[in-house]
Amino acid sequence: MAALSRKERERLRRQELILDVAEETINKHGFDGATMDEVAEKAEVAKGTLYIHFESKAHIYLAISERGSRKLNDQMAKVLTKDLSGLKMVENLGATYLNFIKENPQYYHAFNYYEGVVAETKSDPGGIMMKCKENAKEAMTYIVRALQIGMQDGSIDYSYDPKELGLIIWGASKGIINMVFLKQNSSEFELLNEVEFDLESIMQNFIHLVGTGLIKK
Amino acid sequence: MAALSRKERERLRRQELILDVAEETINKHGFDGATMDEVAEKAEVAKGTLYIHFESKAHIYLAISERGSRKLNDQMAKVLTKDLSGLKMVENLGATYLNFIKENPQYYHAFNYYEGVVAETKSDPGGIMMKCKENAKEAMTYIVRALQIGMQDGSIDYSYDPKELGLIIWGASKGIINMVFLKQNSSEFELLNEVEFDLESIMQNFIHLVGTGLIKK
DNA sequence: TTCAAAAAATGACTGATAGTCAATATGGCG
DNA sequence: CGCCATATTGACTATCAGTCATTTTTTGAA
Repeated sequence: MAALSRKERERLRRQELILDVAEETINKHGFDGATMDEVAEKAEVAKGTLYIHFESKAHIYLAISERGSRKLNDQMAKVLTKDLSGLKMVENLGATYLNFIKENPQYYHAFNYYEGVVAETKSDPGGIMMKCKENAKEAMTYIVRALQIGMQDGSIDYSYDPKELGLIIWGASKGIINMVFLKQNSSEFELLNEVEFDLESIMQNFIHLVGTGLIKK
Repeated sequence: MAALSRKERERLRRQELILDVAEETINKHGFDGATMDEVAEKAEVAKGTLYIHFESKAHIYLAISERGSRKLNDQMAKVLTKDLSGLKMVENLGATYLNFIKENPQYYHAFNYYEGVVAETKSDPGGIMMKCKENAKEAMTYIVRALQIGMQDGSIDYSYDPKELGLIIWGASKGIINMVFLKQNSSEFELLNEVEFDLESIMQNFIHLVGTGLIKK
């Protein structure tokens, strides 16, 4: 890949700076509560400069989602290089996602924002929506590959279609994690108020459930 | 329950009318694209009247979410009265949810909106947030009750904690459905572009998966 | 080194829209 | 019938995303 000119590097550096500041501001105030005036002030640029580098406020948030999904994918890729059974790989990928959003709740929210707007977005200046889609696709590819490895090494039932199973496992994991996040981040939102749930143990039970099944033995 | 005065009935009727119009407008344009000016015009009231009946635009959307979750709960309650095994009840509840959001995509979006704001909402004028929470709790109660029935009639493994299992089943179902909705409603968002997924068959596979397990027999 | 063109940056300004409020209209009760 | 409470109105305000004419900076050729 040809080296970028100094000017191009400067431009990208400026964009990363703006994203850093925007990420902090949105993490602190929420997307609606964060203003472009505040982002500009903290980035020490004029507000018009934000629009030189990004199409819109929404575009900035999608760029944040993209960088989060890229970081997540990097961590998921590492799991695939480990010497593990397919089943263990799938478990590890789930744990990787869980740890990632625990450590980076700002990306969790940005992912949700992306999912909320992706269906209704018609145009895609700068291709940021396309990059987000590619990152989502790549994450799914890691899941499917781990399932295929498991089907080959005998740790996973190969009567399932790996792609469909991948969608089920990935979707189910995200749904459960989302539900527990709702519970934890809403002091009054006690779905089942007698028992304190730990997400780790819930995911363990989910893994156990899909591993061995629900029907009584 | 004491009969409401005619004035009180009139007030509630006016509120339902506004919600009907707001629901249509938001369904057509999305939450951000729908304006209070348009809602007022279509409801044939002045804009100030909307704020007599509702705290804010967000409050209206939460009221829409509440009415959707109330309708869903009514349908879920009916499942619990059927003469079915616990396992079949759980399957039926899942199918009920799936059919409900297929027929009422506007409520699907309203539920997502509610989930997105519930964690950061501090005050709750009119108690609409509380009502939404109660409805969510009630839905969970139906799931847990069906699981308990299944554990009693032998159709479900009783080594699981029914409340935790309820969270897993409900969260997983919503996550999978969400993922398939993303796929279907985004013409370019082809997660796995070779295979066309049908949500019905995916849910069937999910049910089969949690029923019999993933580990190779 | 200078100059012209391109690129980047600026921040006052515009437009859109949620939400407000003083004035008016309507309803209910004594 | 009159007074008070309640409901309604729609012009107006406040906020904030996004724009744009102008200025500054950077780049490259002569």
